[in-house]
Amino acid sequence: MNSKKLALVQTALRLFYNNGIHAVGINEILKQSGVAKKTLYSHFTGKDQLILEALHYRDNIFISWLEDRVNAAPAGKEAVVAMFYALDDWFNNRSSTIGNFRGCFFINASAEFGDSESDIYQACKTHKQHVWDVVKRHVDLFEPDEQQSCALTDTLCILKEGAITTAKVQHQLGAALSVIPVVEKLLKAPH
Amino acid sequence: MNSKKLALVQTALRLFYNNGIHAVGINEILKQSGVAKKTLYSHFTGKDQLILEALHYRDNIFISWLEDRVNAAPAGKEAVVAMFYALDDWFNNRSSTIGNFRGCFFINASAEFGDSESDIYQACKTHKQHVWDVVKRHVDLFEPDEQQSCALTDTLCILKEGAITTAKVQHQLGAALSVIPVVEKLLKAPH
DNA sequence: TTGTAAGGAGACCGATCTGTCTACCTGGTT
DNA sequence: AACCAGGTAGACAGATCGGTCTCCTTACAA
Repeated sequence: MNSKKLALVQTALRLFYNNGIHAVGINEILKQSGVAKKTLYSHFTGKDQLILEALHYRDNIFISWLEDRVNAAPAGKEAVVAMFYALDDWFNNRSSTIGNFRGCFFINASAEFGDSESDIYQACKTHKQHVWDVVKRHVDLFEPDEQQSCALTDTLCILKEGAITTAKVQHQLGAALSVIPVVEKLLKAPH
Repeated sequence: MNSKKLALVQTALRLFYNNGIHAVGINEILKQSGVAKKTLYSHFTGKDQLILEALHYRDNIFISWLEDRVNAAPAGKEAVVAMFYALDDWFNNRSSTIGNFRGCFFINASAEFGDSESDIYQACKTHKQHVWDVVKRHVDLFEPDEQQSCALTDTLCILKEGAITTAKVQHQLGAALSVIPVVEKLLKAPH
């Protein structure tokens, strides 16, 4: 990706994530990225496309961070638990690659662009599917039954979403750790 | 409350909830509520206060709806499960008092106003505390140990937040039902 | 050396934002 | 009848929005 375009996407992501999408104007992004307005509109059709690219960029960062963290543990059940320790690091700003915790960028974005028809909403949904896939791959390793594997993955992802939302809205930064006993109980149950 | 003021708060809530707070202008609220701009600024100091009143109004509606639904079941464990059936009705638009599901208004609002200093963020946090209190009251009925009661309430609330977020972002309207088996497992465990 | 493409800086446009202000109306009280 | 509080309608101000356009500089290739 072009260096100017990259600077725009990175700056946009940072500002959108910290302040909300509607709350950040194009001009602020231009000022902080040191890029001219003309250049922005030569790379993007408009603000909406910049938002989409920022979502895409964040999706890549988040998924590769998550996979790194999950793959550092033995595949299967331990990898699933590792995800929640990774969330704990995220919430408490112990992970530099993923930045200061301000909630999930995709949950936040779909709060602002709730219309199901919106491309932005769809991008958020797609990201959550990517995360689901990461979890599913590990659950499959110890749960051969497809239906049970899906159900367990769903439950684990709901716990994850709950921890993220609780950490954000209620500032309960221990939310990830507090669900780990439940996660372990779910993993111990007969499959 | 003054009838004009009430009309403003109700209209603001509907528009904010459906479209996002930053995305809705004062003029649109005025048009749809049939109230003059001068009247708005005689009742409120500005948009921010209108947002706060809308949050407060929604808090009342939501909490009394939740308590009605929860109190319809036998107090204690069954009441806790009833909350998740209530969520299911909410997600699938089977509850008229609480309106069409667009996610949690408070989660959405704190996505737009994430600054911890903000009054709006604080109002969201307070609402979640109110819901927590409702759950806690019922958990206390079968879990005498205070620490365990808090921990279980936390977990139940995280499952609730996860179900709401998943239903919203991924359009998985069955999220509340899918966590009920987990909830029942948690309630069966020794206390 | 000259031509060209990319980018910087920012004026400008029309729309929209929050919030103030004026002018008028209306219903009830004295 | 006179008055006034509270409301309507909407012009207006000042700022900011997304987006277009012009003018100028720079770097590099022919």
